[in-house]
Amino acid sequence: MCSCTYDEGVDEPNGRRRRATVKDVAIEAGVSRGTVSRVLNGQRYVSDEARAAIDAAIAKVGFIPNRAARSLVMQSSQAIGLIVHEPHSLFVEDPNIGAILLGANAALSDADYQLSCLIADTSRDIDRLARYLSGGLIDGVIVVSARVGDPITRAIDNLGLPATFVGHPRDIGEAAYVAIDNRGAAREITTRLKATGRRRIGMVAAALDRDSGSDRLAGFVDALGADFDPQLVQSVPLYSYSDGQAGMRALLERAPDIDGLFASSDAVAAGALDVLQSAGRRVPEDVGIVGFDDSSWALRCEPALSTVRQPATELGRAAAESVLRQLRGEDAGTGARVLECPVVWRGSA
Amino acid sequence: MCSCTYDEGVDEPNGRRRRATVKDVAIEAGVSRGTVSRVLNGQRYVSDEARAAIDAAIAKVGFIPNRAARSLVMQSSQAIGLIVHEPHSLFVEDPNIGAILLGANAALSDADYQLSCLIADTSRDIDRLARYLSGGLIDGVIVVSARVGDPITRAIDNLGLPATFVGHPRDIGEAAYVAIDNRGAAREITTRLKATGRRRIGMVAAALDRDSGSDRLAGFVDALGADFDPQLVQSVPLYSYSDGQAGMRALLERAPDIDGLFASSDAVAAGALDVLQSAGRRVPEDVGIVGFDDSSWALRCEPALSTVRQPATELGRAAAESVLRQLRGEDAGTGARVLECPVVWRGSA
DNA sequence: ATGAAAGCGCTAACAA
DNA sequence: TTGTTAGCGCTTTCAT
Repeated sequence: MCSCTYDEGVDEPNGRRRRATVKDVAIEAGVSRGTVSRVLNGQRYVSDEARAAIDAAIAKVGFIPNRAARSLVMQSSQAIGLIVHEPHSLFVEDPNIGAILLGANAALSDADYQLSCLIADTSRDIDRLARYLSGGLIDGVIVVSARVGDPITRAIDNLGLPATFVGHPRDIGEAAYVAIDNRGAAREITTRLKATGRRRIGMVAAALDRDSGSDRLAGFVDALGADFDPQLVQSVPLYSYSDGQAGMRALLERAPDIDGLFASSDAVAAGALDVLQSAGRRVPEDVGIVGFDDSSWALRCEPALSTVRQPATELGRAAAESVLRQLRGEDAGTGARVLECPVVWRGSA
Repeated sequence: MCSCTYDEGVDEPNGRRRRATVKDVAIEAGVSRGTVSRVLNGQRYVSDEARAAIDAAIAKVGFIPNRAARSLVMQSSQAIGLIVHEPHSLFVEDPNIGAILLGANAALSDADYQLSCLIADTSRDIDRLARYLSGGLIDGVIVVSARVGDPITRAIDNLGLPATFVGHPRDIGEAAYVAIDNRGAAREITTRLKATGRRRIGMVAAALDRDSGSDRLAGFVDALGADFDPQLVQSVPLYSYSDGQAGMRALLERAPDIDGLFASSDAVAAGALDVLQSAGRRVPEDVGIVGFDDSSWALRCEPALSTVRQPATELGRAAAESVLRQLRGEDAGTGARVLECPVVWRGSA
């Protein structure tokens, strides 16, 4: 039966209604609070009669356990936080975050944990978040898109809260994380782009303040080896469509002879593609272009983008499992897990 | 000072470290727990010396209040839930949800409330969610994208939890909500499309199980009046790109002479547009097409979509303010607020 | 202005 | 198997 069908409350001497407590249930069932608690927690050593009487009483008075009280005494809340630290705009655009959330939720749901997604937007948020996390209402956290030097990281570390990061900022120390091999994947797709015969391959490199961004650049450099020309790299702040446009414009100005492009994300690639086509370049004939994410942007481009598929749902699931393991004490919170991400080749290069 | 810089804990006789409590602070400062509590809550009637000693003690032992304990005694948690009830895929694609989240977070942040985003994906989630909500860890909720007959709605109603809906499912009774005038906006943009001289205007109508979906259809019917032809409406389940494609294909088959289209969302419009162009129709010359949302899809289309701008951030903000008002008892929880949404006209019609 | 003490609703250790 | 009791960490009368 769904808990939402209960009637609520208990009559007070003064005529008002009040939320039922274990005590009300105990009185109604004619047993002690201890016995009620045992039934609630499914423990042994409860007679069938007592159990039946208590179940009936619970339904009758519409008892719903108070989790704050339970958290207080148990020192745990059966809730896991997922912290998203993103500047305004990006949260709306980033196609991966939603999938990570869903993956994490699925895994936690199986373990009967509640996922609570917490967003850190301003510095004020960060401070409040730190207080919130330390309050005992959250047993552990998954941290998405942290930067190096992120105050959230410090706060979590200070609190000693079980945590798993999605991605791998350099300064999380021994903390557990799940990630994709950004560098390897970038290297692979750049190599593949090179193999289509391009001679002047550039990159619009977004989010270099994040491990994902800098690793993708590193992989790009790896792949090009001696052919690498720093003039052909344009850095932009965000993984966004408009930053892709801006980056491509700058690159085109500096190196009109460019014939290949690796963009840090599909959104960036889409922006670059539009600029390229407006400038009269044919894709893939004149310029080959590849992205990263395999998000809905990739399929909407004309031609569709060759890109790298990120297993975002799996990332969320793995992160949740990692936190759960830490909670069960099966894991010191220092594991790393790196997921595969295949290249998917389409028409843009 | 940021609370995350505190050292943590207090030494135990047995050599272990333990989280500091008010009692530790009281002992360290040489006062009683009551006085500490007064300082914590910024109450009057505390001497300057006591206050100074307590502040020092708090810093020294690294005290962080336990919110579970505070919630228990205060019967409130300073946290608001935002419930997203979406099937898998859509959460990832819907451009509005992220903006609503950000808007709500901003408003709650100003009031020093923590936003906790809770996602309901499976029926199991819903049940767990109902238990979670009833636990006293959440003071109120914002409900996004509920459907008619949604079990979440029932659960909230049973719990008597302060709630505000984003959107207006028919069966939320007197509950507070904030919404846009879907019907009016749909009527307006359809009228405008009609004014471009189209004779055979169709609609790909998504999500008719939601108030937003059915209202947009109603507005479309309003605008067409006697010209309305049910043959020109194709219903699809979701506000998605692929459903837009499917809907357009069906429509094209049934009515090859179609020369105008209203799509329930920009994503749907984008799908329809691609199908139309693949079928050799020119837009806007042969077929004029308009969408809804003014999301990033709209600008990426070629030509860019004429559409209706949804004030998603404002919606989130207004919903948060409504819940906050209920919490302060300034509002019985029955208010409605309808936000304007302007038509933005671009090249697709 | 401050301290003492009584709970908030729950669980768990100890008796019986 | 069950009842009793002592807290979990905090706020809040009620005295002083």
